[in-house]
Amino acid sequence: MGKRRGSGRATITDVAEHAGVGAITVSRMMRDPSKVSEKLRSRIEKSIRELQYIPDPKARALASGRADVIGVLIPSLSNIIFADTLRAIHDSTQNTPYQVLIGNTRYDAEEENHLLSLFLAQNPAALIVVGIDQSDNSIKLLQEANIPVVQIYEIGQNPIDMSVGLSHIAAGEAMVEHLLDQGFSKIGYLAARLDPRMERRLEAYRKKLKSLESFDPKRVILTNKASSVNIGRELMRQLIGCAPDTDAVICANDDIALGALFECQAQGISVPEQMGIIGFNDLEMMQAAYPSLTSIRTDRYKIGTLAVDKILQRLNGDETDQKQIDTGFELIQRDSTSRR
Amino acid sequence: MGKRRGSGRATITDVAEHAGVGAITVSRMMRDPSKVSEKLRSRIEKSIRELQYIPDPKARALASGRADVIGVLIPSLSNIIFADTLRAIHDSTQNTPYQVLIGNTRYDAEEENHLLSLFLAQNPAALIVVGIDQSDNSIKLLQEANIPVVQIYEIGQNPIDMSVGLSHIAAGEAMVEHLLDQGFSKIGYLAARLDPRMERRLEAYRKKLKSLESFDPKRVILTNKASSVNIGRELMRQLIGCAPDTDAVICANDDIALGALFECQAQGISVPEQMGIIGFNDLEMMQAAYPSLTSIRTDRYKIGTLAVDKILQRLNGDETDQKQIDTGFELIQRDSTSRR
DNA sequence: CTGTTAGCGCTTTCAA
DNA sequence: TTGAAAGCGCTAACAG
Repeated sequence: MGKRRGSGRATITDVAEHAGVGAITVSRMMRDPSKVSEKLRSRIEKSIRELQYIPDPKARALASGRADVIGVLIPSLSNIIFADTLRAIHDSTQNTPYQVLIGNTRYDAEEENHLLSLFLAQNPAALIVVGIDQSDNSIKLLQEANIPVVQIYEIGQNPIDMSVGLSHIAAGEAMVEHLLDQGFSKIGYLAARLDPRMERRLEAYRKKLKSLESFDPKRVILTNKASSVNIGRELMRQLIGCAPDTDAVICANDDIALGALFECQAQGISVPEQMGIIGFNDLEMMQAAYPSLTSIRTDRYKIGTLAVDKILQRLNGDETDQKQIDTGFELIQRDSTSRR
Repeated sequence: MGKRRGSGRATITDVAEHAGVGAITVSRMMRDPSKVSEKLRSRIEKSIRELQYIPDPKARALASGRADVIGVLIPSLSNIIFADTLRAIHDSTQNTPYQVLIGNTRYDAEEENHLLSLFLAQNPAALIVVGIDQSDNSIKLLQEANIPVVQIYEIGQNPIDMSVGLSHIAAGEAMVEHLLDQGFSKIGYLAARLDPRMERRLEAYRKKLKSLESFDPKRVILTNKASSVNIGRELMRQLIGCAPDTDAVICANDDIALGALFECQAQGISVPEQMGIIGFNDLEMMQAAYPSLTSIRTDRYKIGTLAVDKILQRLNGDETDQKQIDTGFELIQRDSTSRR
């Protein structure tokens, strides 16, 4: 018969004995002090302090059937965009019992599905996933999990549960409109490996220009390589080679926009006089660049904050009024597109 | 007497019954298939598949006393530097049973200590912490935990257990030497909020220049604000104001270096003719910049990979030969400091 | 190679 | 308001 010793750390039973109460009373006291009489409360508090008791979350989770864990599935760990949101999520869970568990899907639907299964095996309290293009399988898992789920960055037709983000179609249109407003007419598009949100912005650009009969496929430069500032330079170089009369470019993100700017500088092309440039995300560097770079500001921190807010609300039993939040976007006009 | 129903998902007992074996056999089979006979193995595998069984890590952790979790404490979630290493850590644990748990210390020793307690309450298999400046309290916790611990990014005198990183003093010296080699002599320093590693690089710069009697405190521009490209511009502007004869700057990181470059461009100061610029980390954009920016390359991905390697080794029982790994650094010379 | 039994640390259920 | 007993899903220990 197996006698096993614990980790050496104080357990709830140790605290209970030390305080001369039942273990369950200590348990109650940890979760809701108001359920324990004043007298016992202070005694237990003292014991906790003296024994340096820290509850074991996995034992709690096992016993209660729910873990104080919020799972977050993001497509990339080294993309500053997601990092901003992760930071918000961490910040917002700071004074809650919830722990954040991060999964890296690498933009791969199968990996997402796999991680989802693993996460669900831990009975997380809620899940946050990026985008609205989960596989059917993932959607099924998410629905059956019966916990709050937030899709972030993007809003669409049929949210699985809740969603917090923006319309990338509208953002794509806004970029084109801004350039047209500023008098640019031969507008190119630079993009590296596309994610669904980039695809939708690109598609909006295509549609818009086609409707104006000024779409020219020569001006769309794509690559399957991962996005980077260097790739931005490369794409700009190609564009200038293929379609030298292009007078402005929409970039899939700010890294590419910065690379485009550098390439223009290297080739002596003046921005915005000879070439307008607009990026997406409005990273901090866009303002610092010389000339400063126009971009679409997306509030990535807020997206994370709101996602957690919604989750906590639901976890507290408040039925949410609003299942979908449009965080919008703002076009920040700077020198790189200011012609008038 | 409490009758409770589980989460609805299949448990190990379900699988055992379905396969007509004992639960423990299923357990063994999951952890080491070679310990189970061929015959039962295939039967169990079938049951697992049919019931879609996924083991519950918290139950396993509770029963075995050790969680398949590697805790990682980093000072910032939105710093690309740490993101690169996190990615490496995630990648390296990909095909292992280990899960990565991230804690954000916000460069705060107390927060680090707090998170450490929380993490340790979960019996992690190993821990990774940043730097070598943990509080006494944290060091004690780390030592008593009796698990593999890796300090990363920096190597120093008394590693708690293992460490993987580089000497920031040597890096600081290398930066100064490079500039001197290139004929720069009035060398400034730009830095935002300092972390211990930046401090050591700055200190190395001070020492070096003092020994050459060419240290001038006017040329050291510091701020407590968080680092950013915009701050880089601001610092450069200040430096030019205070010490206009400065002919080169060492930047605490690449963001600041990029800002410094933009400020020079805005002021019509030619780089490197009138101003040399060197950054730290060698982010991808440094090569793309125009003119391209010299920087110190630190292999942040490798640091993460090696940290996990070391941990896995130890977890597999191999006693490590090497407790400290110097991942070194490489000065990547580019246009921004190339005078000869 | 396989199974039985006890128990990880906590919470639920039920009773006082 | 408090507690005793049972059990969450799994594995260690021991036995066969």
